[in-house]
Amino acid sequence: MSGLNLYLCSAMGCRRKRREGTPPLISRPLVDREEILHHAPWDRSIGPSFPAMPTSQQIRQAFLDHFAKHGHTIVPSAPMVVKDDPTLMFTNAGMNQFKDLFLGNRPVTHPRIADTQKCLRVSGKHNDLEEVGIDTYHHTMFEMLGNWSFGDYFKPQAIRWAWELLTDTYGIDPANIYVTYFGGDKADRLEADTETRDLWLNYLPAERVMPFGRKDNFWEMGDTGPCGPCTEIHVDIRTAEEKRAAPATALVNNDHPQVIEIWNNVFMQFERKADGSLQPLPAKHVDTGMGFERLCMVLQGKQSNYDTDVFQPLIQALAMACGKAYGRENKADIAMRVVADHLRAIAFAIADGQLPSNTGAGYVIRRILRRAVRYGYSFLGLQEPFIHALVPVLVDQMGGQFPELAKQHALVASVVLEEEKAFLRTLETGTRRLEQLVAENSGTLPGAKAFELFDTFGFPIDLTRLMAREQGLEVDMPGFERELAKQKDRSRAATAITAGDWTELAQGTTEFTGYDALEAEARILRWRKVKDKTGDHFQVVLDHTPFYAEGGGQVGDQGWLEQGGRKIPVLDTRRENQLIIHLTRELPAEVGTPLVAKVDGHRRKLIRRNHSATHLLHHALRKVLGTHVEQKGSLVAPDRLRFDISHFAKITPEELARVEAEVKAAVQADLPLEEFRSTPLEEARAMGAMALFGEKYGDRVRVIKFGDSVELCGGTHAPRTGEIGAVRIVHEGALAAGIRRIEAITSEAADQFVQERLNTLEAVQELLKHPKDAVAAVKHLLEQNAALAKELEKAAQERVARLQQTILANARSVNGVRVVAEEVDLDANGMRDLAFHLREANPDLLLVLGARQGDKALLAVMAGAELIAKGHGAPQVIKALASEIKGGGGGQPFFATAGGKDPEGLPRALNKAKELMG
RNA sequence: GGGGCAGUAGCUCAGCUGGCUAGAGCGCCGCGUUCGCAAUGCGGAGGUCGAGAGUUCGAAUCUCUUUUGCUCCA
Repeated sequence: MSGLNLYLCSAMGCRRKRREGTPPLISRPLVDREEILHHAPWDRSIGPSFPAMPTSQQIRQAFLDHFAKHGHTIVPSAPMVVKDDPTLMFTNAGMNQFKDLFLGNRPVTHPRIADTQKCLRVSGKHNDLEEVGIDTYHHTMFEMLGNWSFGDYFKPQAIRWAWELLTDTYGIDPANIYVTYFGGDKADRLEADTETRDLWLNYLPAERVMPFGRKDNFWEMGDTGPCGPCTEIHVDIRTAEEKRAAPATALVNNDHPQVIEIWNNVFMQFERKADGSLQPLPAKHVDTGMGFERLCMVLQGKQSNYDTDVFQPLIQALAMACGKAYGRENKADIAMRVVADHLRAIAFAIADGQLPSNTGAGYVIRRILRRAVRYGYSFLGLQEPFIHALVPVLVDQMGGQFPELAKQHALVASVVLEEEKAFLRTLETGTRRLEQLVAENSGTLPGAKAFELFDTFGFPIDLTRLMAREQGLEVDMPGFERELAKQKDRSRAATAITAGDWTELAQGTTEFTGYDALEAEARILRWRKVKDKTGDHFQVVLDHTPFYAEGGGQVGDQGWLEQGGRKIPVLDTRRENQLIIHLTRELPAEVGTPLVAKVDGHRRKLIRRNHSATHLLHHALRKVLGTHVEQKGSLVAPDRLRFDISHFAKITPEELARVEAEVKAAVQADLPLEEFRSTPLEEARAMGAMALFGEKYGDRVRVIKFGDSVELCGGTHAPRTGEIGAVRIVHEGALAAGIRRIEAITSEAADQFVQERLNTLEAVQELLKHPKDAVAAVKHLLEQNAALAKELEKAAQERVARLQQTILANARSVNGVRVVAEEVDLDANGMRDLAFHLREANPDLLLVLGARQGDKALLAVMAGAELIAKGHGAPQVIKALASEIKGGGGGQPFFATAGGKDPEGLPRALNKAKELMG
């Protein structure tokens, strides 16, 4: 629960590990002079240890080595998918995982850190998904290299180390480097950052150290919080000729594709207060971010990020797959860039545990993947799944730095394949519908129709336009946009929640006491009112709380806040960032005075049993199915548990039975809970605990051990496995490609489950008079029933056949029409059968049948073809008769039925039928 | 979380505004043609129309509830 929220490994350890995966830097042969000139637009000195034409892996490694040398701890990238921050779905900047350190919510244990962080951006001013691939520098997923100081070094070291890395190690010609600094802001009464300017003047001439305003060079985390000036490093990679023609000074910060910012260093030295004022921070921080793909472009002398070895292997593999060369045709090039970029985003997201889905972060992933399929489909002629086949190329390239990708390559590929197939199906049905629409319309296709195709059937609008145009139709785009806007308004209105401001009563952070106690005396630290469509809620933060906040699959606790004899129910407990939030309908009367927070103990007991059972289940699954089984999701509720795992086949009933038996054995062994509340992560691993991909762990973790089951876990558990009692697996099924979902119940729910079934069996046996073999008895009964039903039907048919004869004998001719009107002992189906039997051979027949059914009357009329021709259709006849039985009816020309409430009217109706033709 | 669409035979689907005794294609089974296969002819089995309630003389069809899937938006 506490501690630094990172994976940690020593700098030495990391370096040793990486060297195994990549060739040693020093032994890599230098390329010859000509190649350098060809690839590098500037003249530079070649360092002895850094190659002239470095690979992206060498570039990344050199960055990490450089900062390790200066005392930085190298940490792995945090997961790209964000789990405990409702305002953020994906990590979108290198500093995300350190936010709490800047805010002071967690103590700093490592003052110097450097890493490469995988990031994902799909929306925002400069990051529209639809832009990616069109130009040569936008990305969804990218790596951000960063170095951090938390209250340690500041501007002089940051600037010096940045300069040394870029010019000494990477060998960038200083003549091509331009930097910016904060030029001051009158409204904020902020002085220019002359300290930064002067530091840069040690390295660069004054005209290449340029001041900019707040927009470019003053960084803020949000409306409030730490902030400060920043300095950006720009590089000019234009040709020598272009450089002579115009100096880069006019092009810095001007969106020039070849005068680009590569590194931003933020110096946090102020805190922005709610009233807008700025206060100096006691501890000053450095936060930097360098776009890795851009850096590679610069160092590899390319004009586009996509021309570097970060993307080229993917693009070349793709070119091979579609038979088109990259660089020949603009549309195909765009498509290849789209696919190469998107594949990276999707693969990393899946490896971090985010499967494509139809909500939230999963939906973003699905959209990205579909965009890639769309481009391949439209512009590369790839109409079969193709993206999944590129996964090995990516793994080859990135699996060394990001082991989560290498380990799960099979899962990633199969998930991608399934998604591709699903979307290609969508495209196929959409194409059929579109063809219909095209046939029905001419000139323009209504926007509403195009929207329907998009909204309901998921058919992309650009494909609609493309295909409509091929048929000579234009899509009414303003109409489409109107419909889309309406849809957006609806959604926004439905999800509008208004959160009031926090009322802060006291400073401090929450201490969670729920592992040891279910009750705590507490004070309210802060509260706020939240309004959604279900009404008003209050969110309350306490200084101490035994309430477990939803997390790690375990649902939040319920219980009460008690004060002065009044109990206020706590409906749910959630976590937002580091805060534990109690959800209530009302506030305690005295918000300032202490109260007692009491967890619903019975509910918690049921939850902890399910949680412990989940661990046993996980262990059993790995034992029975193999160690490729990894947890992909988990829900621990009081009444059930759900566990998703990676596994590529259906779990057979036999395997499931073995798993259940394993779990039961562990329960019966009554294993004691061994809890290690604050163990160094390395030690936990040594104990055999498995860290999950896509989870963040502190450097000290909590380990939960039951016998051989060892897990990193923050949840609550039973003191002994015996408490779990009964365990039953109730469901197994597929959740996605390569992911199986298992549902199980324990203790009370399992007992109840069994009891209900026993009751049912008891009732069945009772009805069968307690046979020896209930199953055989039921089977026999069913067979008998089927035989009887068949016989009954046969008898009915025979009766109908006999009736045919007698009825025709009773026919009376009236005006060339034979009329039969009889009351019969048949049900509606029987009358219909009779009528249909007589129909073909008797075109001159008007058949009227009446029948009693309980206290209701039924009439059926069959009119032969000749009658219909004369205008005496069955519906007209039946309407005339139905009034006699106080009912109504209708049907088709040759057959109609009616029902009524008055059986006594039947004779009148039948008589009337005979008169009708007269 | 909100909206739209869909759940009909083993599979893919048709069945429009309530009424043609629930259908088509593929698949399956049997028989025929053939030395055998492919092909093909004839015949057949297989459906609580996702579930529940309602409206109606009558519901696969209309209404409501529910469930599952697809899809768009947040």
